Amino acid sequence: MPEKPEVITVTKKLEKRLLNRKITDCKVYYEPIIGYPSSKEFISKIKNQTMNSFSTRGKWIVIELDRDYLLVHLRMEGKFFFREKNAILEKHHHVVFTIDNEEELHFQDVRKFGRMKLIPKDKINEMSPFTELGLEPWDKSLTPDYLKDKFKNKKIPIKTALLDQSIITGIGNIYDDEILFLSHINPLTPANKLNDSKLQLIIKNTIITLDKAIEEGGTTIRNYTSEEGVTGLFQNHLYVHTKVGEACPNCGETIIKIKINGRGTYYCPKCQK
DNA sequence: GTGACCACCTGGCCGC
DNA sequence: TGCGGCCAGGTGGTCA
Repeated sequence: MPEKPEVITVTKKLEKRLLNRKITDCKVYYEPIIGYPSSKEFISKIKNQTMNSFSTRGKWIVIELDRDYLLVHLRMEGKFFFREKNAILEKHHHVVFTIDNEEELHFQDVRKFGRMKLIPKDKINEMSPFTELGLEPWDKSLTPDYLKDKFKNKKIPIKTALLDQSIITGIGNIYDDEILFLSHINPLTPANKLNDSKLQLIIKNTIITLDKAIEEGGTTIRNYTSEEGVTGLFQNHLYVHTKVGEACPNCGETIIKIKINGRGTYYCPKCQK
Protein backbone atom coordinates (compact mmCIF):
# COMPACT_ATOMS: atom_id res chain seq x y z
CA MET A 1 0.00 0.00 0.00
CA PRO A 2 2.17 2.76 -1.30
CA GLU A 3 2.59 5.84 0.84
CA LYS A 4 5.07 8.67 0.27
CA PRO A 5 8.28 6.61 0.87
CA GLU A 6 7.10 3.87 -1.50
CA VAL A 7 6.13 6.45 -4.13
CA ILE A 8 9.59 8.05 -3.87
CA THR A 9 11.29 4.65 -4.12
CA VAL A 10 9.33 3.70 -7.24
CA THR A 11 9.89 7.13 -8.82
CA LYS A 12 13.66 6.93 -8.32
CA LYS A 13 13.78 3.51 -9.93
CA LEU A 14 11.69 4.65 -12.88
CA GLU A 15 13.86 7.74 -13.32
CA LYS A 16 17.02 5.65 -13.34
CA ARG A 17 15.72 3.56 -16.22
CA LEU A 18 13.48 5.93 -18.16
CA LEU A 19 14.95 9.45 -17.99
CA ASN A 20 15.20 11.06 -21.44
CA ARG A 21 13.60 8.06 -23.12
CA LYS A 22 10.61 8.23 -25.44
CA ILE A 23 7.19 6.61 -25.15
CA THR A 24 6.71 5.26 -28.65
CA ASP A 25 3.44 3.45 -28.06
CA CYS A 26 0.81 2.90 -25.40
CA LYS A 27 -2.00 0.41 -24.88
CA VAL A 28 -4.75 0.59 -22.28
CA TYR A 29 -6.50 -2.66 -21.35
CA TYR A 30 -8.63 -1.33 -18.47
CA GLU A 31 -9.97 2.11 -19.32
CA PRO A 32 -11.04 3.33 -15.83
CA ILE A 33 -7.33 3.46 -14.89
CA ILE A 34 -7.08 6.54 -17.12
CA GLY A 35 -8.62 9.33 -15.07
CA TYR A 36 -8.06 12.06 -17.68
CA PRO A 37 -8.49 12.48 -20.63
CA SER A 38 -10.32 9.58 -22.34
CA SER A 39 -8.11 6.53 -22.84
CA LYS A 40 -8.22 7.08 -26.60
CA GLU A 41 -6.99 10.65 -26.24
CA PHE A 42 -4.47 9.59 -23.59
CA ILE A 43 -2.93 7.10 -25.99
CA SER A 44 -2.77 9.45 -28.95
CA LYS A 45 -1.33 12.33 -26.92
CA ILE A 46 1.31 10.43 -25.00
CA LYS A 47 2.90 8.80 -28.04
CA ASN A 48 6.30 10.17 -29.06
CA GLN A 49 6.75 12.26 -25.94
CA THR A 50 10.06 12.06 -24.06
CA MET A 51 10.22 11.62 -20.28
CA ASN A 52 12.23 14.66 -19.25
CA SER A 53 12.04 14.57 -15.46
CA PHE A 54 10.63 12.55 -12.57
CA SER A 55 9.32 13.84 -9.26
CA THR A 56 6.54 13.29 -6.71
CA ARG A 57 3.76 15.41 -5.28
CA GLY A 58 1.94 13.80 -2.40
CA LYS A 59 1.40 10.21 -3.43
CA TRP A 60 1.44 11.09 -7.13
CA ILE A 61 4.34 10.19 -9.41
CA VAL A 62 4.93 13.16 -11.70
CA ILE A 63 6.60 12.51 -15.07
CA GLU A 64 7.32 15.61 -17.10
CA LEU A 65 6.90 14.95 -20.80
CA ASP A 66 7.39 17.34 -23.73
CA ARG A 67 3.88 18.81 -23.76
CA ASP A 68 2.16 17.18 -20.77
CA TYR A 69 2.63 15.85 -17.29
CA LEU A 70 1.92 12.16 -16.79
CA LEU A 71 0.57 11.73 -13.26
CA VAL A 72 0.37 8.26 -11.75
CA HIS A 73 -1.28 7.32 -8.46
CA LEU A 74 -0.49 3.77 -7.33
CA ARG A 75 -3.36 3.77 -4.81
CA MET A 76 -3.37 0.39 -3.09
CA GLU A 77 -1.35 -1.98 -5.23
CA GLY A 78 -0.22 -0.27 -8.41
CA LYS A 79 3.19 -1.45 -9.62
CA PHE A 80 5.45 -1.05 -12.64
CA PHE A 81 7.34 -3.84 -14.35
CA PHE A 82 9.74 -3.79 -17.28
CA ARG A 83 9.21 -6.38 -19.98
CA GLU A 84 10.76 -7.08 -23.35
CA LYS A 85 8.93 -5.75 -26.42
CA ASN A 86 5.74 -7.62 -27.35
CA ALA A 87 5.78 -9.54 -24.09
CA ILE A 88 2.72 -11.62 -23.27
CA LEU A 89 0.22 -9.57 -21.30
CA GLU A 90 0.15 -10.90 -17.74
CA LYS A 91 -2.81 -10.93 -15.41
CA HIS A 92 -3.71 -7.53 -13.93
CA HIS A 93 -1.42 -5.64 -16.35
CA HIS A 94 -3.71 -2.80 -17.42
CA VAL A 95 -1.50 -0.26 -19.22
CA VAL A 96 1.54 -0.96 -21.40
CA PHE A 97 3.98 1.73 -22.57
CA THR A 98 6.47 0.91 -25.31
CA ILE A 99 9.78 2.66 -24.61
CA ASP A 100 12.05 3.70 -27.49
CA ASN A 101 10.47 0.92 -29.50
CA GLU A 102 12.77 -1.43 -27.55
CA GLU A 103 11.08 -2.55 -24.35
CA GLU A 104 7.83 -2.19 -22.43
CA LEU A 105 6.78 -0.69 -19.14
CA HIS A 106 3.76 -2.51 -17.73
CA PHE A 107 1.45 -1.01 -15.11
CA GLN A 108 -0.04 -3.76 -12.98
CA ASP A 109 -2.81 -3.18 -10.47
CA VAL A 110 -4.62 -6.18 -9.00
CA ARG A 111 -7.37 -4.12 -7.45
CA LYS A 112 -7.72 -1.66 -10.29
CA PHE A 113 -7.63 1.36 -7.96
CA GLY A 114 -4.60 3.04 -9.56
CA ARG A 115 -5.10 6.12 -11.70
CA MET A 116 -3.20 7.94 -14.46
CA LYS A 117 -3.79 11.43 -15.77
CA LEU A 118 -2.24 13.27 -18.67
CA ILE A 119 -2.42 17.00 -17.99
CA PRO A 120 -1.20 19.63 -20.49
CA LYS A 121 1.64 21.68 -19.03
CA ASP A 122 -0.21 24.96 -19.38
CA LYS A 123 -3.20 23.54 -17.47
CA ILE A 124 -1.31 21.90 -14.61
CA ASN A 125 -2.35 24.57 -12.10
CA GLU A 126 -6.06 24.37 -12.82
CA MET A 127 -6.52 20.70 -13.69
CA SER A 128 -4.06 18.75 -11.59
CA PRO A 129 -5.09 17.03 -8.36
CA PHE A 130 -2.31 18.98 -6.64
CA THR A 131 -4.55 21.95 -5.96
CA GLU A 132 -6.32 19.86 -3.32
CA LEU A 133 -3.13 18.72 -1.62
CA GLY A 134 -1.69 20.07 1.61
CA LEU A 135 1.95 20.51 2.59
CA GLU A 136 4.66 17.97 1.97
CA PRO A 137 6.05 16.59 5.26
CA TRP A 138 9.40 18.34 4.71
CA ASP A 139 7.87 21.73 3.86
CA LYS A 140 9.23 24.51 6.08
CA SER A 141 5.70 25.88 6.30
CA LEU A 142 4.60 22.76 8.15
CA THR A 143 4.56 24.20 11.68
CA PRO A 144 2.41 23.75 14.82
CA ASP A 145 0.64 26.99 13.89
CA TYR A 146 -0.24 25.59 10.44
CA LEU A 147 -1.64 22.41 11.96
CA LYS A 148 -3.45 24.31 14.70
CA ASP A 149 -5.17 26.38 12.05
CA LYS A 150 -6.09 23.33 9.95
CA PHE A 151 -7.30 21.37 12.99
CA LYS A 152 -9.16 24.22 14.72
CA ASN A 153 -12.61 22.95 13.72
CA LYS A 154 -11.67 19.30 13.45
CA LYS A 155 -13.21 17.13 16.13
CA ILE A 156 -12.25 14.00 14.22
CA PRO A 157 -9.59 11.65 15.68
CA ILE A 158 -6.02 12.72 14.96
CA LYS A 159 -5.57 9.34 13.24
CA THR A 160 -8.14 10.39 10.64
CA ALA A 161 -6.88 13.97 10.41
CA LEU A 162 -3.35 12.82 9.52
CA LEU A 163 -4.76 10.80 6.63
CA ASP A 164 -6.37 13.95 5.22
CA GLN A 165 -4.18 14.70 2.19
CA SER A 166 -5.38 18.30 2.09
CA ILE A 167 -3.52 18.97 5.36
CA ILE A 168 -0.30 16.93 5.15
CA THR A 169 0.19 14.94 2.00
CA GLY A 170 1.88 11.56 1.77
CA ILE A 171 0.89 9.94 5.07
CA GLY A 172 -1.05 6.67 4.81
CA ASN A 173 -2.39 4.20 7.30
CA ILE A 174 0.91 2.49 8.16
CA TYR A 175 3.00 5.57 8.89
CA ASP A 176 0.06 7.27 10.60
CA ASP A 177 0.13 4.58 13.32
CA GLU A 178 3.91 4.79 13.63
CA ILE A 179 3.96 8.59 13.88
CA LEU A 180 1.32 8.60 16.64
CA PHE A 181 3.16 5.86 18.52
CA LEU A 182 6.44 7.79 18.46
CA SER A 183 4.55 10.92 19.53
CA HIS A 184 2.81 9.09 22.44
CA ILE A 185 -0.56 10.31 21.20
CA ASN A 186 -3.75 8.26 21.37
CA PRO A 187 -5.12 7.92 17.82
CA LEU A 188 -8.64 8.73 19.07
CA THR A 189 -7.62 12.17 20.42
CA PRO A 190 -9.67 14.88 18.70
CA ALA A 191 -7.36 16.78 16.35
CA ASN A 192 -8.39 20.15 17.77
CA LYS A 193 -7.39 19.12 21.32
CA LEU A 194 -3.66 18.81 20.58
CA ASN A 195 -1.38 21.52 21.98
CA ASP A 196 1.67 23.06 20.33
CA SER A 197 4.15 20.61 21.80
CA LYS A 198 2.13 17.61 20.62
CA LEU A 199 1.78 19.12 17.14
CA GLN A 200 5.51 19.74 17.06
CA LEU A 201 6.08 16.11 18.01
CA ILE A 202 3.83 14.96 15.17
CA ILE A 203 5.79 17.06 12.66
CA LYS A 204 9.14 15.84 13.98
CA ASN A 205 8.11 12.17 14.03
CA THR A 206 6.51 12.40 10.59
CA ILE A 207 9.84 13.46 9.13
CA ILE A 208 11.81 10.90 11.15
CA THR A 209 9.46 8.07 10.14
CA LEU A 210 9.28 8.94 6.46
CA ASP A 211 13.02 9.61 6.16
CA LYS A 212 13.79 6.25 7.71
CA ALA A 213 11.26 4.51 5.48
CA ILE A 214 12.73 6.11 2.34
CA GLU A 215 16.19 5.00 3.45
CA GLU A 216 14.86 1.44 3.73
CA GLY A 217 13.10 1.56 0.37
CA GLY A 218 9.57 1.65 1.75
CA THR A 219 7.47 -0.91 3.56
CA THR A 220 6.45 -4.34 2.28
CA ILE A 221 3.20 -5.45 3.86
CA ARG A 222 0.85 -7.82 2.06
CA ASN A 223 2.00 -7.36 -1.50
CA TYR A 224 3.49 -3.95 -2.04
CA THR A 225 6.62 -4.12 -4.14
CA SER A 226 8.18 -1.35 -6.11
CA GLU A 227 9.14 -1.49 -9.75
CA GLU A 228 10.98 -4.67 -10.77
CA GLY A 229 9.52 -6.44 -7.76
CA VAL A 230 11.96 -4.86 -5.32
CA THR A 231 10.69 -5.07 -1.77
CA GLY A 232 11.15 -2.45 0.93
CA LEU A 233 12.62 -3.17 4.34
CA PHE A 234 10.89 -0.67 6.59
CA GLN A 235 8.44 -3.32 7.84
CA ASN A 236 11.34 -4.52 9.98
CA HIS A 237 11.24 -1.18 11.80
CA LEU A 238 7.51 -0.92 12.45
CA TYR A 239 6.70 -0.41 16.13
CA VAL A 240 2.94 -0.98 16.23
CA HIS A 241 1.38 -1.35 12.77
CA THR A 242 0.28 -5.00 12.29
CA LYS A 243 1.72 -5.85 15.74
CA VAL A 244 -1.58 -6.62 17.44
CA GLY A 245 -1.09 -8.93 20.44
CA GLU A 246 2.64 -8.28 20.56
CA ALA A 247 4.47 -6.44 23.34
CA CYS A 248 4.96 -2.70 22.97
CA PRO A 249 8.68 -2.12 22.26
CA ASN A 250 8.56 0.77 24.71
CA CYS A 251 6.66 -0.47 27.79
CA GLY A 252 5.79 -4.12 27.14
CA GLU A 253 2.03 -3.55 27.18
CA THR A 254 0.07 -5.52 24.59
CA ILE A 255 -0.55 -3.62 21.37
CA ILE A 256 -4.20 -3.46 20.44
CA LYS A 257 -6.07 -2.94 17.22
CA ILE A 258 -9.22 -0.88 16.81
CA LYS A 259 -11.08 0.60 13.86
CA ILE A 260 -11.14 4.33 13.38
CA ASN A 261 -13.28 5.55 10.53
CA GLY A 262 -13.02 2.12 8.95
CA ARG A 263 -9.22 2.00 9.11
CA GLY A 264 -7.34 -0.64 11.06
CA THR A 265 -5.49 1.23 13.81
CA TYR A 266 -2.73 -0.22 15.98
CA TYR A 267 -1.51 1.43 19.18
CA CYS A 268 -0.18 0.88 22.68
CA PRO A 269 -2.93 1.75 25.22
CA LYS A 270 -0.31 2.53 27.89
CA CYS A 271 2.15 4.70 25.93
CA GLN A 272 -0.61 6.39 23.93
CA LYS A 273 -3.13 7.37 26.60
C1' DG B 1 -18.25 23.40 6.54
C1' DT B 2 -17.97 19.01 8.71
C1' DG B 3 -18.14 14.15 9.30
C1' DA B 4 -19.90 9.57 8.41
C1' DC B 5 -20.55 6.24 5.14
C1' DC B 6 -20.19 3.86 0.80
C1' DA B 7 -18.29 2.27 -3.70
C1' DC B 8 -14.53 0.93 -6.20
C1' DC B 9 -11.89 -3.96 -6.57
C1' DT B 10 -9.60 -8.56 -5.90
C1' DG B 11 -6.90 -11.93 -3.31
C1' DG B 12 -6.21 -13.92 1.03
C1' DC B 13 -7.96 -15.77 5.03
C1' DC B 14 -11.21 -17.89 8.11
C1' DG B 15 -15.17 -20.48 9.61
C1' DC B 16 -18.47 -23.80 8.50
C1' DT C 1 -12.37 -29.76 -0.14
C1' DG C 2 -15.29 -26.13 -1.37
C1' DC C 3 -17.97 -22.33 -0.50
C1' DG C 4 -19.44 -17.87 1.36
C1' DG C 5 -18.34 -13.89 3.79
C1' DC C 6 -15.21 -10.66 5.66
C1' DC C 7 -11.07 -7.80 5.50
C1' DA C 8 -7.49 -4.86 3.62
C1' DG C 9 -7.39 0.49 2.31
C1' DG C 10 -6.71 5.61 -0.76
C1' DT C 11 -9.74 8.39 -2.77
C1' DG C 12 -13.89 10.58 -4.37
C1' DG C 13 -18.72 11.03 -4.10
C1' DT C 14 -23.03 11.43 -1.55
C1' DC C 15 -25.83 12.57 2.18
C1' DA C 16 -27.20 14.33 6.73
